[in-house]
Amino acid sequence: MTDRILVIEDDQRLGTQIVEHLREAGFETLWRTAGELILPGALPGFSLLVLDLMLPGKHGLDILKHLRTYSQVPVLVLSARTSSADKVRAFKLGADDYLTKPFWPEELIERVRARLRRPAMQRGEPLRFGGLELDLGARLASVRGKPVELTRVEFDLLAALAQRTGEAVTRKWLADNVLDPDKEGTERTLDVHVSRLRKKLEGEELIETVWGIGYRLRGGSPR
Amino acid sequence: MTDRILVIEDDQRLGTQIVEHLREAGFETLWRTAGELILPGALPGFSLLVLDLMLPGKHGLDILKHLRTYSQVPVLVLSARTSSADKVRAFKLGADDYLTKPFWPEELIERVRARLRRPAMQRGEPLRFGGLELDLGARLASVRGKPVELTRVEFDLLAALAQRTGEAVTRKWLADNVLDPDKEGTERTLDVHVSRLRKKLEGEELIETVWGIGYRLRGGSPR
DNA sequence: GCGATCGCTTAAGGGCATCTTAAGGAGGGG
DNA sequence: CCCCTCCTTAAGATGCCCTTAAGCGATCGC
Repeated sequence: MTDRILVIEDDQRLGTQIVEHLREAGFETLWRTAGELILPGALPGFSLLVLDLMLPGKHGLDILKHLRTYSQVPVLVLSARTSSADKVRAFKLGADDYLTKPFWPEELIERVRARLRRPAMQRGEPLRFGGLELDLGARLASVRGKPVELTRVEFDLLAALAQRTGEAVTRKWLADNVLDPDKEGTERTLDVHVSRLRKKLEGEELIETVWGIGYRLRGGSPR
Repeated sequence: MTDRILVIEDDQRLGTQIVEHLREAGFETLWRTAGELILPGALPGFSLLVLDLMLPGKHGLDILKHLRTYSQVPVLVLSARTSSADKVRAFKLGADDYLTKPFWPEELIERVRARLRRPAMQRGEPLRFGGLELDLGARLASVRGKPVELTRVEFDLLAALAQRTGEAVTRKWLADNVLDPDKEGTERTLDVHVSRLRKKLEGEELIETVWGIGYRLRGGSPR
């Protein structure tokens, strides 16, 4: 199972660069530009967080501090501040590593790898949506505590929606990314999988139809 | 339980300083000036190794490389070399962190702390999964107390799954990491090993098939 | 309200991933 | 040089589940 990494970086250029390198290195990467997007419900599923503290100063550290009240996810801090005091402050707030800008992408990758090499923390926390629990690493799902057997496509489909909670995902995107992209007539196939998925998640009306667009997963709840 | 830290540093001034700060921070510290002193028998008992690569160049990296053949102890590397290539090389050889000289002792302390915050790793204790007991160090396995003879590949395969308990591990990853990575048609080979492994672990249905993905070891002691 | 479009459900068929068994061959120890 | 262990390869059997098709139901534009 590939590790999922969340990158919080408001600089477009740097963000693009980081994400590109991480993907090249084989990591599944999600890039957000605002620290506010680190919500309790959004973090589960990620193995590591790359957090740029930005320049405004305290802002980034506040995010980190708050984050540590509800999550133990490993955090690699990026910052332009090179002073010892700044680093110490970040570490004391729970940072796992601290990299000063500018840096070489190769070093970032290796530091991420070094952090993930340790098996104990490798697994992201399971995602939760109402009565649904989704463990991306184990590829296991359960509804209200009861395990639910999902096929490969069913799981991938659910995971794809789960990673873009509240967002309407187009049929085309799902067909291209979850199903075999080579196939043509995958439109109807998708219906079938969604149908079966809904039946298996009986009782939980999580997958909403967005008419003429695709589907949307009802928002996750912060455990 | 205070953590014990081994420091390899040949510079007297710097060594004194490091040890002083570590002790001040509450760590039990042992200081050696020669890397040769990192013997397989000496390492157990230490939670972390601070390793100065010194200037002579390759010497320190060789120590690290050799070390990794028999120990998984976390290693924080100190070095005067600041280039990206040097850092990447160290990480690839298994370093967990890399600090360039000169540095502030506070940062070293915090990096050591950040590293030790994470759950203590396997300290030689055997892993347990249901009736299976797996000693990675001794390469011994037993089922319900009875020793089971595993071949090299079988043990590595089981160990690979065990170190990622509960996680769905892809066939490709297993083929690349457990079997000879150069080979091409290793897909079928994997089946055979899994099959034999299951037979030897008779009674314990530990290795689950994740259809279309790979395999998963049923969780015994998760995270 | 009506037709057209889009989505849902059920059922059936077959492709293909996986399992098992058997035999070939490489490497190490005696 | 022979034997033994064990990794690999091959081939056939098994059955999972992806896809396709077809009819019904829902929704939208007018």
